[in-house]
Amino acid sequence: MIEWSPSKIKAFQETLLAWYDKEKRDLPWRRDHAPYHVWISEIMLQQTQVQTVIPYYERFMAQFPTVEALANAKESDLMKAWEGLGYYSRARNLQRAAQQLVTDHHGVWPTTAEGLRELAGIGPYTAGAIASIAFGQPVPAVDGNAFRVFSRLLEIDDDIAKPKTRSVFEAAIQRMMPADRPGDFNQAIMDLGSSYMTAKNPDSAHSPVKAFNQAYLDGIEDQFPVKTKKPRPVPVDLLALVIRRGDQLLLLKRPNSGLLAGFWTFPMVDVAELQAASERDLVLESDLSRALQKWAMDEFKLALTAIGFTGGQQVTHTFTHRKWRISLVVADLAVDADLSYFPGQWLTPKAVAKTAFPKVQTKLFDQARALKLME
DNA sequence: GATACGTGGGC
DNA sequence: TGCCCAAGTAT
Repeated sequence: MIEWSPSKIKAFQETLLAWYDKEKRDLPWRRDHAPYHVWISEIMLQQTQVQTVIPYYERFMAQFPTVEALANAKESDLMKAWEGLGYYSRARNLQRAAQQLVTDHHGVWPTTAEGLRELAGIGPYTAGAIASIAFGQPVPAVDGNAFRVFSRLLEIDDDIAKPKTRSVFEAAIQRMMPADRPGDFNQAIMDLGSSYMTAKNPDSAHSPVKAFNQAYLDGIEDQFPVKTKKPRPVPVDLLALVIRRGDQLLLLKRPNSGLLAGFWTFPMVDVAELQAASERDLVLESDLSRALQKWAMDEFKLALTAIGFTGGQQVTHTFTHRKWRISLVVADLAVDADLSYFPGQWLTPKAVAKTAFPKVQTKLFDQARALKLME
């Protein structure tokens, strides 16, 4: 990496902030610098594009306008508000932090990055963002944009996928923070990273800071940032059970930790586990049907009158680290089945709209409707 | 320090 | 499709 002189740093600050003053994006969370507004927007924006966040942010603020409202919200309402945004622990941590603010801090915000880090869901980036934007603290906010922008400006070739690299960038950026406008500086870097200095197809030739972009000037911009690749999602084959009782469907609550924690979905069976548990490979549908029936009997202590493949296309859903390939299987319950040990809940068609579901479950609902398994 | 954790968009 | 990316954090 290269070093900049104090005069060059000063020139960069002035160029960047002049551009920001003229071209900054008009975003809903930029109407003021209220810590609550900055905070909610920053959490929503984690790993999520601005265009996606805007409508969620507007609805969220209308529904939960204050820290107190958020702290006292029903979890089901909160999850419904967050439905579709992903990384749902963000929403749960949001409420925990709101409760921390109310109970531990008597409603008074910590104003330093270190203090903000104590709140649930606030890591080094978000702490820096809130401290600088809401409280004027001269601290860096190192997100993907900052990694990308400064790796090119300074030709920093440390691997940004490695946690310890963060400190390299924080140290470099700390030296450049303007004492008077740290929040605008950090936000200007983000705007720069999402306009001229994008990950793909950057337009550095027209960038307001092209004269400071060492990698561009050297014709090696495409080499920055350095980032090791992540492994591809692992395929997992699953069966989703559409267990019916009249017009109602059985849903199970997923564990409170792990993937899609706490959400209600169709009962899911891992095919590999099912096969491992059976005496031999399940090749014929009749074999699978018997195995499933045994599984259902064992797990639910319920009598099933029928169980079998539905025939439709597989539903696929890809997460960051898993690729689910799901086949629907239908089962109709005996009308006099004993439900006393039932580990789930029956969902009426009407209730579907009021409950928060993860995307994969809405895909399963769609497929079930297409197969005439439900309304 | 590596891995888990959602979803949508671009090519 | 598959792969990468998008204002990261928790464990």
